[in-house]
Amino acid sequence: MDNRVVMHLDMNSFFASVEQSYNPDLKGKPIVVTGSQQRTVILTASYEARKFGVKTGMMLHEAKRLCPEVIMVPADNRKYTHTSAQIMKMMLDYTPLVEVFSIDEAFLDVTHSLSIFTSAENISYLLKARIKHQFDITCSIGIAPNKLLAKLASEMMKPDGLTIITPDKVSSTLEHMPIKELCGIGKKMERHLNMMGIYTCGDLGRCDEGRLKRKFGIIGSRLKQMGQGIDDSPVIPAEDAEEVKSVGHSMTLKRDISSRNEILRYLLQLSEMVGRRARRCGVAGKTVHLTIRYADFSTFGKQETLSCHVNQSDDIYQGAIKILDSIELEQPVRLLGVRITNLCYQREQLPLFEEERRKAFMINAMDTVNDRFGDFTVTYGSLLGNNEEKGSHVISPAWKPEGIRNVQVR
DNA sequence: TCTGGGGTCCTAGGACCC
DNA sequence: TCTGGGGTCCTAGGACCC
Repeated sequence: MDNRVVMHLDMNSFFASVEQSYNPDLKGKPIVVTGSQQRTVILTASYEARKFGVKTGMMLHEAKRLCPEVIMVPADNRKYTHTSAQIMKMMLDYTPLVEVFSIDEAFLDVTHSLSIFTSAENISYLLKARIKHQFDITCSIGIAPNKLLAKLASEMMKPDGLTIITPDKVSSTLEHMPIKELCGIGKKMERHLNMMGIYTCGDLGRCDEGRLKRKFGIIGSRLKQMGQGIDDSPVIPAEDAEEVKSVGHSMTLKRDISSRNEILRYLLQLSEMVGRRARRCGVAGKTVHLTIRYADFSTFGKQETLSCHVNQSDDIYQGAIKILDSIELEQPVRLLGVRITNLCYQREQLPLFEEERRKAFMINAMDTVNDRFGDFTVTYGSLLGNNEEKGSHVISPAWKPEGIRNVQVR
């Protein structure tokens, strides 16, 4: 398995780079891309802004303090999805095995492309040049025998890097590498491992497997392998990707609210967003989840499993109401989220009864309009007062170009 | 001007059934 | 007056990724 040659490509400060490429006035300047709402954080900072210490996740005033001349640009989903899709497509020129990992990251298994393109290094230069030429965006590329190491490698030089970890360099590269650099080891895991005296990948790879298993259970042996740079997971192209397991939306409200009626309006809107996406993808969920974040940022969720699968907005909404009514709100609400899970993939079928058929037809027509002209062009009457929220949800940096990937209608 | 949004996977306990 | 045991579904919450 480790005779593979895997590449990981990571677009450098993607959102900011796209904005700079669309608007030359922004080139070479410290810019940050933010959400369109007032209560937002920095989604991406250009490298010019990063020099001042401005980072993703930071609040706007903090960025202003660090870099007074910083330019704020509200996020524009369409630009990023459009650009991303084109770049991902470009990668298919070098191998059919392209796994879209997020809007700005992808894995490529180029093992069987080397006879045509000589080397992975060569493919990297070709891709870098094309992306730079066509979009004026730089990327960092890692080349290694597997995904874990390729991802690690691409992080090692930014921006515009190219890092190659050949099989004979794996152990020397990992020896002093902090464990947190491994994809899958976050803050908490790092802390636990540190308490066991494990700081580097070298430490982790040498650790007694039994000890890791006793502490972490089933993932203990996986951790040891990660420390050794072992990873057999294949690069999975979109057409082989697993079916999506949940569909949800959440939003931080413009201000904290307590009124049940106001909450209901947001829940209807969220249910409509979830339902529409689910219907478009031909999925329906049996379980509805409601997420609530209070003013003090404490967050909890409650779920309810229904007697059948639903994807009509009103059914999702009713589920959310039922959950809401089982909760005693303790504080004003800051964020609301609605999600469906327990999904099944539906084949389109005509409802049996005339009444149902009419309803289905109307919903279908509504979806068509919304798909073409954007969210909430046509929607329920009670949402009309919510216009300030129209189209306000910000795309996540982890967005996948196909939206829900690989929906197979059976 | 306090702190975004969309996901996956794992654990642990309880209900319920055979 | 009895305390097994496996399997599945459900709920809640946490860690992690982008």
